[in-house]
Amino acid sequence: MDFPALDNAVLKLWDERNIFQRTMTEREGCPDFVAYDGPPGTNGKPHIGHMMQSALKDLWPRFKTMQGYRVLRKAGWDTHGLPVELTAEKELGFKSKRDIEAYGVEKYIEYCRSTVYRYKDAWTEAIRRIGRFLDTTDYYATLTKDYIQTDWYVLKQAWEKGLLYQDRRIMPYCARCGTSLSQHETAQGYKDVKDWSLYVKFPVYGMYRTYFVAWTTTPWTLLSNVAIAVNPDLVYVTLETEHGERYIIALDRVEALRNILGNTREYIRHYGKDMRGWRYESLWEDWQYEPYGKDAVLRAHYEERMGEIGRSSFVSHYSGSSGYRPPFQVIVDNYVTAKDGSGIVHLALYGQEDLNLIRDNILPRVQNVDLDGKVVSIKDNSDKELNPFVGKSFYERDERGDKKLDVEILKDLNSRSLLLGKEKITHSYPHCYRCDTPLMYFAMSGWFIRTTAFKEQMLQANKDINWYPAHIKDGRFGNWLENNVDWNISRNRYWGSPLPIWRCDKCVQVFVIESLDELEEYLGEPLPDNFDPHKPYIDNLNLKCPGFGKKSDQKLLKTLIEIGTVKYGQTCSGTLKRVPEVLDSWFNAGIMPWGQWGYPAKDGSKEIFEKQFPADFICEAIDQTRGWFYTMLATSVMLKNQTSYKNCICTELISDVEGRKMSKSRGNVVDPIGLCDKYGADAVRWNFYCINPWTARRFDEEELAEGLRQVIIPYWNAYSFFVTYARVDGWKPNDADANSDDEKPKAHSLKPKADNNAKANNNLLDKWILSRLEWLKMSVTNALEGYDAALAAANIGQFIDELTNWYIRRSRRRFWKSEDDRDKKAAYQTLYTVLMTTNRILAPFLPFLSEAIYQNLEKAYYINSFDSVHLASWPVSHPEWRDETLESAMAAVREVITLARSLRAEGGTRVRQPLPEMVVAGVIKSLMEPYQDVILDELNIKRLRFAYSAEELFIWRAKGEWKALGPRFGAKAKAMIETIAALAPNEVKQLAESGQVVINGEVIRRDEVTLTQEAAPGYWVRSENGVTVAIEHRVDDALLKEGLAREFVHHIQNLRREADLEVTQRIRIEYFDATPEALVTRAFAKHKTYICAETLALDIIQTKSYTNQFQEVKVGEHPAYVRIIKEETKSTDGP
RNA sequence: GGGCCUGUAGCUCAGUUGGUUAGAGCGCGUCCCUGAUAAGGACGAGGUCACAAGUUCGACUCUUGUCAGGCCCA
Repeated sequence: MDFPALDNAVLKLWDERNIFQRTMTEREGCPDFVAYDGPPGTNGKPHIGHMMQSALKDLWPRFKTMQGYRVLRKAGWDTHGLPVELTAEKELGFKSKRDIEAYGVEKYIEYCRSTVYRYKDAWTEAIRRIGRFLDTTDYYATLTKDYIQTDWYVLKQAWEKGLLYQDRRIMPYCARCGTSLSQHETAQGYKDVKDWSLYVKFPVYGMYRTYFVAWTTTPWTLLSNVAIAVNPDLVYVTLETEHGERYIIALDRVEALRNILGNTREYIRHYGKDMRGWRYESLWEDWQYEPYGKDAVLRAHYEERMGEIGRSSFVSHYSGSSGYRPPFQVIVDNYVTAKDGSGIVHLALYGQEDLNLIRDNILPRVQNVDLDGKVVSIKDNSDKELNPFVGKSFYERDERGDKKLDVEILKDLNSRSLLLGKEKITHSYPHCYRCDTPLMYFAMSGWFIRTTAFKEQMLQANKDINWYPAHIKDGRFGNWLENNVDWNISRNRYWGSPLPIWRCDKCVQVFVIESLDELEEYLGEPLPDNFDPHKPYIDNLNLKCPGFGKKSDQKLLKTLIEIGTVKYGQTCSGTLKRVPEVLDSWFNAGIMPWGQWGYPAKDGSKEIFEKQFPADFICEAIDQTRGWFYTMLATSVMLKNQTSYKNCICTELISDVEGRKMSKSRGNVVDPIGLCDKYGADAVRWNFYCINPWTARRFDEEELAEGLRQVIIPYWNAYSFFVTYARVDGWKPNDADANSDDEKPKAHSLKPKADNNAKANNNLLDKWILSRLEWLKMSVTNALEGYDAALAAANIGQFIDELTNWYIRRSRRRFWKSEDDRDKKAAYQTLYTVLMTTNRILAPFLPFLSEAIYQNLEKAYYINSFDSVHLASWPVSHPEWRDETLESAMAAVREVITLARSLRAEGGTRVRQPLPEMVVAGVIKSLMEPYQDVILDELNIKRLRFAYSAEELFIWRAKGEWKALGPRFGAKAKAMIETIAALAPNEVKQLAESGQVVINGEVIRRDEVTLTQEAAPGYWVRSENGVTVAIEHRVDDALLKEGLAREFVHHIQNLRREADLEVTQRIRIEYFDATPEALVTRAFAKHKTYICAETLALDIIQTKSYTNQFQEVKVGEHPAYVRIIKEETKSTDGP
C-alpha cells in the first residue's frame, strides 16, 4: 500500500470538490466553534514541532465540523518583530543600530519587508501536506494597514482608559553596539570578571566627620549618585575609630567589615527608618548637582508621566507645592539587605530598583554616563567644563585589566579621604554576546500598559480557561499573572507597527490616534493611497498640534485649566512628533481576535468579530505562556474584561531522539514534508496524537513506522479484507443500511434514525463488536470533548486491535462459506456498519486514509452520501446500544483463551493438533457457556467442561523439610519424608487447611513441609486472576490423524500462496507419502473432504513415484512430498 | 535565588478517587501463523516506580526533604 500516493490522490479530490471551503459553507447557519490560529513568523522554515501544532489544531475543527458546527479556519502570519530584524541585520552585516541609521531606515525597512514572507509558501505547503484545513489564501498578517489600525484602536482604548503611559525601565544595553539587548541575548553573555568594589564614605550633612558607608561593585555609577538607601527595619550603628571618624553601617555587617574598619567603638544606634531624609554631601559637590535644578527634574518627570496625569499627585508637585525631593539624602526601602556590603546602597539610575526609588521619590534622573558609555560633559554658565572625568569610557580597561574609569574614581576619592576600603572581587557580569563589551543597565524610555491595574480581572478571567494540562492554570500561567508587572509594549526598533502616539514639541501634550482616518484629520489632508504606515514614512508626516480642545486628554486638560496653565480652545503652534518606538510584536499577536478581522475600521469586521469571540479552542507551545497566551488574555481583559479563549492546549517542545533541541546548526532538524512523503501524512499525524502533547518528547522516526504497523495498516487491511470478499460475493448494502447519523448536519440536531443494531442478528461476535463500536463512539467522543487526543488515540488503537485480531480473525470463515447465507449476510452487514462508523471516527485523526475509504465504502454505494467524509456527520453515541454484560463475558473468554494458549505453548503442542478436553474453573458458567464454540475452535480442543472449584484441577503435594524433620525423627526421618511425599492429595489439602496432619501417630505441622500444587495427571493447569484452566493433553490416534490433516492443509495453503493463486482458484493435489506407516495416507483417508474443502482442491491423488516437481513438506516430524496443480474452473463461493 | 514540570522495563510512554501480582508498544528470546504481507499472532525474560524520611492497615499515587534533567523568571 502506497500511502503517500493515496495522500496525493485525496489532496487532489479535496481540491477538485472544493471540500475545505465547503466544510465552512455547508455549515452556514450552524453554531460556530471558534478556533484561533496564533500567527507564526514565516521568515523561517516550518519544522516538525509546527507540524505537531498543525496536527492538533486540525483535529478539533474537523471533529466539530462533523458534529455540525461551523469552524472558520483563518491563517495568520506574524510579520513584525525582532526575529525579522535580526535576519535583516545578519544578512546586511550590521552590528548595531548605528549601522542601520547609516544604511538608511527606509532601505532597511524595505529589506525587512522583503524577508517576511520568505517561507510563506513552504508553510502553506507543509500545512497542506499534513492535511490541515486552513485558509491560507484569506490570511491575516500583522503588517497590513488593517491590522495596524487595529493595533492603534486597541492602544487608543488603553489610552482612554488611562492604562497607557510612558516610563523608563532599566534595560541591558551595549554602549559599543548602541543597542539594548533582550533578556535572552543577555543571558548568553554572563562572564566572571574581576572588578574593584569600593566602600565609599558619604559625609553626613551637618555632622562632624561622620560618614555613611556604602558599598558598590560598579564605581563608575557613583558619578550619577543621587541618594543612598537603607532598610527601615535594620539597625544601623555609628562606629567611632581611634582617629575620631564615625562610620554608619548596618549592625549585621560590622563583623564582616572588621578588617576595613579597624578598631572602633560603638557610638550610637539607629533604625534605618529613623535616618529617613538625612542629607549628605555629594561626592563631587562642585558639579554633580548642577544641571539638575528643581525645574529640570520636574519637567523630566512630567514628560514621562503624561499618561498618568490626574491620577498621580504629580500635578500638584509640578505646580510647585510639595513632593519634590532634592538629591543626596537617605531613602528608606525594604529591598536593601544586610547580606553583603555595608547594608547601605548608593542609588544611581543604572538599576531597576534604583529607578523605582528615584521615581517614587521624585529624585533627579541623573545619567552621567551616556548611551555611548562615556562620561558626559557638564559646563557652567561660562561654558567651563566642570566634570573632571568627561569623555572617559566606563568599560575600557588598562594594561592591568582594571577598568580605567573605576581606577580614576578610586584614586580621586582616596585623595580626598572619601574611600574607606577597596577590594577586588570576581563577579558574574553580563557582556555583549556580539562584541564582548560589558553591558550597562540603562534607563530606557518606553511605553507601558498598566496591566497591574487589571491583574485581578485577569486572574478572574483565567478561571474561565480550561488548561491542558491543568496545572498551567494555577502553576506557570497563574504565577505569571500573580507576579504581573506593567507591560512594556514599545521597542526601540524599526520594523514593526508604529506606536500611534504623537507629542507636541511645544505644549508637550500627547495625542493617541486610532485610525488612518483620524490621522488624516491631524494632517489636514488625505493620505496618499499607497501610504504605508511604517517607519520612516509615518514619521515624515507633518502633523499640527490641535491645541487644547476636544482632542486633548480631557483629564489633563481639566487639571491644566484648574491650575490656570491653559484655557479651553487655546491654540498651540507646535508640531506633533511621533514617539520613535515601534510596538512589541507580542502586542500584535495578542490583539489577533480583533486584528484578524481588521476591527473596527474594516467593513463587516464588527459583525464577524462578535461571532468569533471568544475562541473555544487554541493550541500552542508552552513558551507562549508569557507570549501569546498572556498577551491575548491581557488585551481581551483590558477591552472586554473576559478571556478570549476557553480551552487551551499547551504543548511541549519536541527534541531529537537524543533529547537535544532541534536546530539548524546541529543539523538534527527533521523535514516534515519528507516524512509525509515517506510514511504518509496520516502516520505523521497519528504519531502526534498518541502521546500527551504536553510531555516533552523525543522525536523518533521509528515511531511513525510503529503507528503505521499498529493502527493504520491493520485498519487498511480490515477494510481491504471486507472489500475483497464483498466483491467476490457481490455484496452491497441496501438503502436502509445508510448511516443512521446522516441527516444533513444542521445545528446540533443529529438525531439518530433507525436503530441499526436492532436488526435480528444473534451472532455473538457480531453483537459483541457492535457493542464495542458503541464503546468506541462514546469514548472517543468523550475524549475529544475533553481535549484528550492521546486517550482518543489509545481507544482507537484498542478498538482496531479488537476488530482485526479478534472479530475479523474469528469471523473470517463466515465470509467464505457458502451454505449459511443468513449468517454470512449478517457478517457482511456487521462488518460494514463497523467499518463505516469507525471510518468516520478516524476521519479527524487520519483524514487521508478515512477519505479514501469513505469514497469506496459510502460514496460508491449511496447517491445521497456526502462528497467527503469531512462533510459527513459524526457518529452519535448511543450508550443504550451497548451490552456490557456481553463485553465482559467476551473479555473473560479472551482471558481464558490466553491462559489456554500459554498452556499449549508451554506444553509444546501446536494449535493445529487437536486436544480432547479443557476444564475451566473460577468463571460464571452461564456467562461463558454461549462462547463454548468460539473457545474450542480458537484453541482446537474438543470438549469444554466447567469445574466448580479450581481444587479439582490440582493435586496437592507435600514435601517434608529435612531441616525440620531430620533433628526430630533422626533415623526415621527418611521414611517419614517418603511417607509425606506419598500422601494422598486430599490429605495434603487437609494439612494445608488445618495446619497439621497425623502420620503414623506423629503430628506433622504445616511449617515442617513445603506444599506444592501439581496439575492432575494428563493435564496442564494454570491459574491467573482467580481463573483456572486445565487442558487434557492426551492425543489418541483419531486426534493425531486430525492434527496431521490440519498440518497438511497448512502446507498446501503455503504452496497456494507461493504460487500466487487467487483466493478462488481451484487446485488438484498430488502427493508422495514418505511417512512411516503411511501416516499421511491414513490421515487423508479420514479427512479428505476436510482437506479438499480447506484448500479448494478437487482431489488428492497419491503417486507412487517421486519427481523433482514435488516439494518437501513436514507433516508433524515427517517429510511428505507434494505438488499442487491449477484447475481450469474457478470457485465462486470462496474456499 | 524563586516558580513550574519531569524522573516508572534497554527505548518511547500509560498508570483514574491511595487498594490484590505496576501496564502497553518497540527492542530482545522462544514458538506459531502464512487467505492482513511495509505483515500478523502467542508465550517468555526484563522494574529496589530517581533517592530518603513521614502519614496510612496499605504509597508509583499523599506530605517533606535530597539528587538529576528541562522550561520560565530574577
